[in-house]
Formats: sequence, structure tokens, C-alpha cells
Amino acid sequence: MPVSAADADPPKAGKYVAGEEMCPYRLVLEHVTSRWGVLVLMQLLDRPHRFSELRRAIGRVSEKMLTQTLQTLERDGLVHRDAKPVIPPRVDYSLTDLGREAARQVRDLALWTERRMADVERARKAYDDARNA
Amino acid sequence: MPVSAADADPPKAGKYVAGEEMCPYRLVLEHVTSRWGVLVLMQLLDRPHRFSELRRAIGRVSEKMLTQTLQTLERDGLVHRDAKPVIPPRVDYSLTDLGREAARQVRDLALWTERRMADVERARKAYDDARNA
DNA sequence: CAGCATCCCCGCAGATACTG
DNA sequence: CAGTATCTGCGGGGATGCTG
Repeated sequence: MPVSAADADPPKAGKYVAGEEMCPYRLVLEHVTSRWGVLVLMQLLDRPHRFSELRRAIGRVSEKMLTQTLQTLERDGLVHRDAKPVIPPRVDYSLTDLGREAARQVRDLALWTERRMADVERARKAYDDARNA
Repeated sequence: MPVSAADADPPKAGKYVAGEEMCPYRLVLEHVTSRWGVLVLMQLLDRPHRFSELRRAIGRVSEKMLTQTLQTLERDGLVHRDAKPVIPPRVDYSLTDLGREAARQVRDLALWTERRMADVERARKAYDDARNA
């Protein structure tokens, strides 16, 4: 029974478990381009925000997801968390230098998307019309 | 019973149903920054690819998700699909001008992330160490 | 106010089988 | 080869209640 290198497991799709088996930078990319990551970064690019300010500014984000997003970005060194030991608690979030670089690129991409939106909608209409014909 | 404007539904988090109730451009942003969207765009930035070439080049992507990603990007006018009426079928995918613009930004963001990976990992270590202390 | 713990739902994505 | 169709699971994320 011949055993060749081709017998090695071919790369199957496999279940995607967050952060498993992929180039590490892809993971950071997912953090900054994630649904809430994008909004948090862009909001903080404007100015530092308190937790509840972010919540209101972004709108429609649950506490849980905002917390989770902020923790991820903080761990990646993109967001700085400043918890003041006062009562009631006050926590300010701001961008680090690294975070500002990321945020600017994300913002540029978002702005590009916004600018090109008309082209996209034209393309969609053409696509849909071609299907319904 | 007083009825003020404040009685209007405050923006709750609400279930996220793809593309519902969000600025339309955010949706395109999600398409191009999606897990497979990023990889497809970057791969096509190099050169046009056939379906199976993309599948192999990206690796670990299921047929279904690749098809779905390509259809979404095609509908948005970012990817051009060229199906040759031959047997066996041959379909080539390439970037439109619009898609190339998007792809370049996505690639730049990916490259930035790659370059800054060392900083991110340092930050993560610091964060984790501070927790375990 | 900021955040954690818990529960639970449903939609994304992988597996599989089939077609032009 | 390049897809479609159908089933299934499991984990992302919302809701709710509680704490420092």
C-alpha cells in the first residue's frame, strides 16, 4: 500500500472557531472590521468617549457587545481604557497611537464605500433586473 | 396622560437581521470586510481566477461560502463574472474598476495589520499579564 | 454608571447529495 | 467544473437580572 505525501489531509473547509487556524493578523483584521469594531473606532477617532456615550452615539448596540468589542480592541492595544476610581464609576475610552492608525484606515474605507454607494446601487439594480428578466 | 416625543421607541439593540435598519453603505462595508470577501478581493487583485483556482488559493473555504461571497460581490458591482458557454463549464472572476478600488483599500488595511502585528502581540501579552497578576 | 453572569434563540456556515 | 438544494449544529449576540 503506497503512502504518498498526497495522503496528507487536504485542506477541508472545517468549522470556523474564532481565531483558530488562521494567520494571526487576519484575526486583528476581523476585530477592526467587525460590525461594532468599525463603529467604535470611527467614533473614538472623533474624540474620547465614556462607555455610555459610546453606547448612545452608536445606538442599537447591546451593552454586552460594546463591552466585548472594547475589551478586544483594548487587548489588541488599539483602545486605551481609563477607569477613574470614583463613585459613580467613570470610564473613558480613547484610541492609542496604534488604534488611531487603524481607525483612519477603517474610516477611509467607510468613506470610500459611502462615496461609491451610488455605483453599487446601480450595479445591484442591473444585477437584479437581469435576474428577473 | 401626557404624551411627549420622549415616548417614542428609544433605539434598542434589536436583533440584527442582515442589512436591516442600517445605513446602506455599512452593508457594503460588511461585504468587503467579511471573512471570505477580504480573501477573495485580495486574491483577485493579483489576477483573475477561475472558481476552482480561487477555492484552492484561499483554501479552507467551502464551495457554498465561496459561491455566496462571489455572488454578493458581483451584485455589488465589485466582481465581474465571465461564464464561458463551454463543456466543461469555465467561469472566470475578475475585479471591476470599482472592485479594484475596494480591494486596494482592503489590502492596505491587511498589510498594515500585518506590519503592526508585533505591536499587537506585545499589547496582548501586557494585557494578559496584567490580568493574571 | 459600568460591567458580569446567565439564558436562549435563530441564522451563518459546513456537510452532503444532486444537476447542467 | 461550477454550481444548486437541503439539512443541521453551534455559537454570535440580544434580553434580562444582579453587583461594586
